[in-house]
Amino acid sequence: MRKLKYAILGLINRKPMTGYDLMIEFDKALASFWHAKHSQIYPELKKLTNENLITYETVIQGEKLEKKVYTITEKGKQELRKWILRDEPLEPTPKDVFRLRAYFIELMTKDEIIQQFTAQLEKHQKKLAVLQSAMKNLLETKDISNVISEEFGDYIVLKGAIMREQAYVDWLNECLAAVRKSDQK
Amino acid sequence: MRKLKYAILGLINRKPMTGYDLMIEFDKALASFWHAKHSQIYPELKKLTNENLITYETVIQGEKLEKKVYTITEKGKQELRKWILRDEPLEPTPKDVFRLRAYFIELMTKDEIIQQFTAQLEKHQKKLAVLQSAMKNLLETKDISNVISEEFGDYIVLKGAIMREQAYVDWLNECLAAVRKSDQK
DNA sequence: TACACCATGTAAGGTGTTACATGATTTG
DNA sequence: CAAATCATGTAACACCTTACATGGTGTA
Repeated sequence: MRKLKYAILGLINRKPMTGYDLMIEFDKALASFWHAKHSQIYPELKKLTNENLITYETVIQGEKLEKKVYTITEKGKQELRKWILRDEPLEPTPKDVFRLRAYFIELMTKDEIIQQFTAQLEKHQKKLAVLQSAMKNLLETKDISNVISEEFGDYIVLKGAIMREQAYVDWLNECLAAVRKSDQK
Repeated sequence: MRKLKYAILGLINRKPMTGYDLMIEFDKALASFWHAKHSQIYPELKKLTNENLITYETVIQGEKLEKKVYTITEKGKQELRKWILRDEPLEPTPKDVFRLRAYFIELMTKDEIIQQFTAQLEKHQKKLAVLQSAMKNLLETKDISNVISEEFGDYIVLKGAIMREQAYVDWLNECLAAVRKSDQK
């Protein structure tokens, strides 16, 4: 519950940042397992401030543009640490619209099936390529020898994302092979 | 948008059923890629009825227990077929709380990391075993030689679920190996 | 006869998306 | 000087979960 709360606390714990910075982190570093729009982030920051888990300092950018740089409090650190050690039951499997379509395969002709799966395969291959190049970049620029480090956290989630995408691509390829092999028109 | 609508239409298209039957299907056959509670199903059935995509017939079970058996209409079939052929952009990657925790690995000690990942591994191994036994059962009882069939749909989504779980298990094992190998206390 | 399961619904509240709204700064 | 980006917020709505609420059927 209130998972966005911990995603934000964890990021601000790494280093102080603004709501806008958080938005960018969600789109970049966390994109392979989390996302949040600014319309959700700003109200949550207000909430966390009221709960004394974070505080902010107003900084002037340029002439008059105000931005709020948030920092985690001691109380926030304690809650974050408590959360990270919780052992919760497995979440329900995530929803997947393509798998839902695939399940109702009987509604398509063979040609339509091949077309649908091929289109999906291309999208996932592109995504996989992006992740692989991000990994190449990470390995070239960061030191992941220390397990208890932000860099190692970055590394394992990226590794996990690549393995997940690879499994998706493998699955689509297997489906396509099975469909193509069949004799039906 | 309104994905539950199509999940329900697809299931009722396979064969007429009640809201309760749908609930069971979501928990069993669709569990590896979709889920919905009865509190969401019943209002959606009402909505679909108002839109003339499904109709129902009241059937008496036993002495007086009434149940509503829903059937898809021609209009419903047309909408379902239109949906299945749509080519939509890839959905954002699903959220994953464990990956979020893993990302913030710097908040744990080495022992805590091993404990967290081992607990998660056990859960996913159990899930994988359940899926594998479901596959064994499916292959023994159903004919999947026809690609354009409900049975083949059942087969491919189960195959996909197994591959996804296997990838998760592999990832957790790799993380554990990397952590154990490290010299830090 | 108690318990598990069958069967259907509503209400309140939390989570998340899209759209509305505004304005400053930086870069080409 | 235009466009992209930085920066922050609210409103309406859709989606989903938890809890409330009720009653019948089958079986051990």
